[in-house]
Amino acid sequence: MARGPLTSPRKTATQERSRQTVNVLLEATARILVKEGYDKASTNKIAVAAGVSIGSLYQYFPTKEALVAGVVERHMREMLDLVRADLAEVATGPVDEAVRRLVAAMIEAHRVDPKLHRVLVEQIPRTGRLENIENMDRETHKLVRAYLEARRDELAVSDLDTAAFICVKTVEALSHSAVLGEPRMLRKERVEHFTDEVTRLIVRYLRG
Amino acid sequence: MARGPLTSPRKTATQERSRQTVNVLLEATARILVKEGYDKASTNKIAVAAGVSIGSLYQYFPTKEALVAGVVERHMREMLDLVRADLAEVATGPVDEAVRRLVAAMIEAHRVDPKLHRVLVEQIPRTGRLENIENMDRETHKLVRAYLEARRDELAVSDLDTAAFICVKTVEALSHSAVLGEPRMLRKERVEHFTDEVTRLIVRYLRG
DNA sequence: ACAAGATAGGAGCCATAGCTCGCAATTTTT
DNA sequence: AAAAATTGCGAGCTATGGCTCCTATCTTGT
Repeated sequence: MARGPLTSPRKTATQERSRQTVNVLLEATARILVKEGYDKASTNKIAVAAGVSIGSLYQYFPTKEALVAGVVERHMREMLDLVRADLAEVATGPVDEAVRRLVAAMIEAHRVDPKLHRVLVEQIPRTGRLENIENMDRETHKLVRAYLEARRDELAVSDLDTAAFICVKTVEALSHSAVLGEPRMLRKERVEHFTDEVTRLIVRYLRG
Repeated sequence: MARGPLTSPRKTATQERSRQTVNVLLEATARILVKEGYDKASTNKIAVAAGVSIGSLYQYFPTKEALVAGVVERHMREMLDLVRADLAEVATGPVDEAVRRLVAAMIEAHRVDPKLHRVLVEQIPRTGRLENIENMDRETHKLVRAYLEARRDELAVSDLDTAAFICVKTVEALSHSAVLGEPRMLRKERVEHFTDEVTRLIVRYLRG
């Protein structure tokens, strides 16, 4: 086990009790991040909000960065799972249906916890472990590229990588800024219209 | 003039000497931001880098936030000017030409100072005065919407606001992530190809 | 030349944030 | 039940960062 110098906390929680603590800490971190923003979210505040002492906090998370990274990873995985699930269901279907589904899934994914999402993408410094916040995009890229490859002959696309890049980034950006910047665009009656438009944008690009 | 309590710096520089100081400070801030990132860019470091004392710094910028806001505003204006200029030149031309120009301009705008741009969008907390980092997008939106309105009868678009929203966000996002994430996509021989693709995406969406 | 305002300078205050460390409580093992 | 390991606690250390305030220098107007 011999952890390097004494200054290397973050045991891997083995007992149930400690797993709970880790969980509570992550949830409190998310809450505080939303409520206070990244700068003002001090580890002390987080510990208090979680009902856990700072000592305990630092037993599982060696730095504030690690703590936030935990929240980021959990949130991104949650979003990615949504997209992946929906995409799998239509992987063998026709293009327009698949695209529509991707768009809808992406919007839903951004609605999981918009306030948290906002803080994570807008306020978190992307340094050290936080650099790979964009992992979600990379994963999605792979999935979409694979789909496009399978349906290549139906598509009027010169270069699969460019096409996948354009599809993913476009849908992601539009979902993102619609959810965070134009929520009225997504009010019940209008979601469908918006989804239609984005779908049209992508489908016409992919087809001839 | 009577500034409130004595604790209200940020005089408006009147003499030439001080305007120079302000300028030097903004430039140093940009450099330090790029080199150190937002967190580690302390006002003291900035003052040293600028060859100006902290006292002087705080005479023109009441807070670190104000200092960074200065850099943000300058950078965004620079980018916006590029787009605006190009867009004005093709405002009366045909749609596909105009779109192509918008795309090219947006890519160029993102190439003004990519490293600084990255720090500004990725690391700056959007609180207080920094909230309106997205002003550039709003401005661009207006310009594009006006153009679309003028050419309405050539377009197969149901709702101008949605269309403008989609165009701007899409082109912005694609330029942004191409410059920052896929620079090889923009190597001399390939820029044109990429521009073509994005243009196609938008034009097909706007036309019938 | 002199006064008055504007500008530059920088030592140091104050607050806070991240984090440590020794000890107590709890759970597991023998 | 006693020993061993794991987990929890929180006062407080250390560093640093934003910012103040008072002094010195320079510019401008008379």
